[in-house]
Amino acid sequence: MTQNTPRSRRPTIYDVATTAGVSPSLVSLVLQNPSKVSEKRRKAVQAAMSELGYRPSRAATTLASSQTKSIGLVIDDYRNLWFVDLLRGMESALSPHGYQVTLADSRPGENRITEATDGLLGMHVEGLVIAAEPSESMLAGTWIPAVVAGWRNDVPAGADLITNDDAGGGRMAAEHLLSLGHSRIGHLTGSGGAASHRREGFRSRILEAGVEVRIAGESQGTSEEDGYAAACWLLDHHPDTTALFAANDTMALGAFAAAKARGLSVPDDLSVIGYDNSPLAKSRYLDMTSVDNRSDLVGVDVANTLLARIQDPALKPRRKLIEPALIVRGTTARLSS
Amino acid sequence: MTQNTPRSRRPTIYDVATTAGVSPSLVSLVLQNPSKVSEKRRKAVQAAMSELGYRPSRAATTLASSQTKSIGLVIDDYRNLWFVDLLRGMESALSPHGYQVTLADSRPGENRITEATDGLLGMHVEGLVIAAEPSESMLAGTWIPAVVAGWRNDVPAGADLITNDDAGGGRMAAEHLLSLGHSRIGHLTGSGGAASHRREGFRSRILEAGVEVRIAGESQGTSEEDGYAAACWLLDHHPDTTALFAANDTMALGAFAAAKARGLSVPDDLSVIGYDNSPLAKSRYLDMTSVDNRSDLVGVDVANTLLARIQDPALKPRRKLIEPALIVRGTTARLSS
DNA sequence: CCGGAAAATTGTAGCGCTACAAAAATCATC
DNA sequence: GATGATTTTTGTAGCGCTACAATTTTCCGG
Repeated sequence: MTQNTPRSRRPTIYDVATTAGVSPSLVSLVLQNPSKVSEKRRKAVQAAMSELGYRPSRAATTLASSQTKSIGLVIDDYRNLWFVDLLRGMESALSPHGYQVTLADSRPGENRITEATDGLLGMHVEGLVIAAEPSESMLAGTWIPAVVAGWRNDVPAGADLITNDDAGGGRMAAEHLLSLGHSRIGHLTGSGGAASHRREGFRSRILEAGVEVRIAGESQGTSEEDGYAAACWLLDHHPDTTALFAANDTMALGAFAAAKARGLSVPDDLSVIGYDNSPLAKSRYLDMTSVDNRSDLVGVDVANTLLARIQDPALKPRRKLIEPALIVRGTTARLSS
Repeated sequence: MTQNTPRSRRPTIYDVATTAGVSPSLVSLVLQNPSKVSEKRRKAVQAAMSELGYRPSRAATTLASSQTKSIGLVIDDYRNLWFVDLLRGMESALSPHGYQVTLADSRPGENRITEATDGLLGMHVEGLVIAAEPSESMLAGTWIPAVVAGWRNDVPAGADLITNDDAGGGRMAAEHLLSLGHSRIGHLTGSGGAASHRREGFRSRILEAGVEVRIAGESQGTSEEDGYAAACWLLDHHPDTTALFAANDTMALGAFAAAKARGLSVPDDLSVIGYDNSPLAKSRYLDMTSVDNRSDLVGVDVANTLLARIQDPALKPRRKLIEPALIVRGTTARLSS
């Protein structure tokens, strides 16, 4: 591959103007709104641009137009993989509008979220997507379009909230198990915000069906161990249970372990449904029925909402739920006996 | 939370200078090298900055200094989760130096990698980290410090290569199984680059031990199905096999399925070791012995290498392997019989 | 208390681009 | 062909910051 000789200086808009025989302003116009320029000049300018390998300097554009065309994404924690889908969704909606996404993570513990946000604000991002627990002070002293993604306790004033409909997903899971003929259904929950929404959705559908509500782990965490403990409790106190809904896929794994320890086979003796449609659930070996958050759709919606708010910051804050999707796989089955 | 009234105009360096009673140049100096400013003025300037809530404009800084303080990361595919660790490692090494990371993904298929790279080059990133298959033309016409992360077929001229020592990891896996007393060891491999390195490492250690080399799946993929098929072949052709090394955790899952189908229990009848130390392996239910790539360390090294190359672009291209780590869990056991 | 070196501070001139008003070219109409 | 309305093109003046030379202040030894 030929790499051109390291040019001493990148070509600027002036170089393009000179070789195309027009004024710099005209070149700038071509960049922003080609249709306003006569075809003859446009062609000449474009030819000059590709001849010189010209790339507009984002910094200069930003400075001159005071539009950064970039939005910031603040995340809690890289290990929480849902942000990957969120990011993908955001990018797909944002890039057609010429926006770039810049990532900043706020490692929990310290007051890193303000720090992360500060960095983004220094770049003069036009909007902020907060996929982390917002702090009181993070937006102090600025008035920037912001949207919060995911369930959070506090939403800064004026910010939108786009989130997964966890309650709806809980209903879906219950609905699925009921439709398979189950009526002795347990739920493994946890103390988190998302878990409690899933729980309430589940509970409401179960009550509608006039079936006994069996819930375990309400004050525990949502790890695999917690799932195991909750499943053990449920299976021991209600040995007739035929189906289990876990608040996430990891907890479902704990349920598998509990079932195995009791000689119950999944899905013949016990149906198990998870939540998140994580790689765990997708694996052929585990082949787990799960509820998919559609975080990618959240990303798209977050992006569109933010775009709207950037255009009109006075917009009334919006709250929107994204409908999850049930992915039926091999760990749930019609009640046999 | 109080949000200050939306200030009509962000404070600039002039505002700070005025309220601190100094010249703009002095403020700029404080920003870059506080030690060169007398304590009295420094204090005054810093007070003015926080009073006004001043944040330097990155665009202006960039334009004036022609240093963007940002580096670009090109990735193949968001679904390939290893980039998350890479990113985390990079950020931890880069942020102390004031660098920001901007992400661009090149969805495979189309010529998107050039496109993604172009966007980054337009931002005038100071360096590029390529965690994707480099294309011939991607760096055409520029001469930018670049480092390639991960195994690739081609490395652009002048770029460094930092990657996981997959061969070393393969040796490690073999070593582990041998040390447990196994001597009839099978390997589930695939056609990919990483897989072939892991295979060669495995093979060399096995040959050293003077044990029969049993490899399956050389021309297949590396999915769970592929793992299943390869494991079936191996277990059927060499029924005395007591240990299996899978080229990744997903394939190991396939191996579990194959073992289960044959009534073999893991690890009592069959030890299985995976690769990647993915969430799959970490799960308590699966509790899989696996080799961890230490992609976070790759990220740190990538960042440092890039930093060095930015400082001195004439540096001789470097190739470095990062040592993986063996994580022993519950799917490997000492040979019993 | 002065001269000269060192340290601290400041003014000036851009970085590469866009906004916008002004000028030039083109067009339509009488 | 002249007139006014349109469309196209172009100068000019920054955007907010930094580099660097020039200037001012401070510090010392004599």
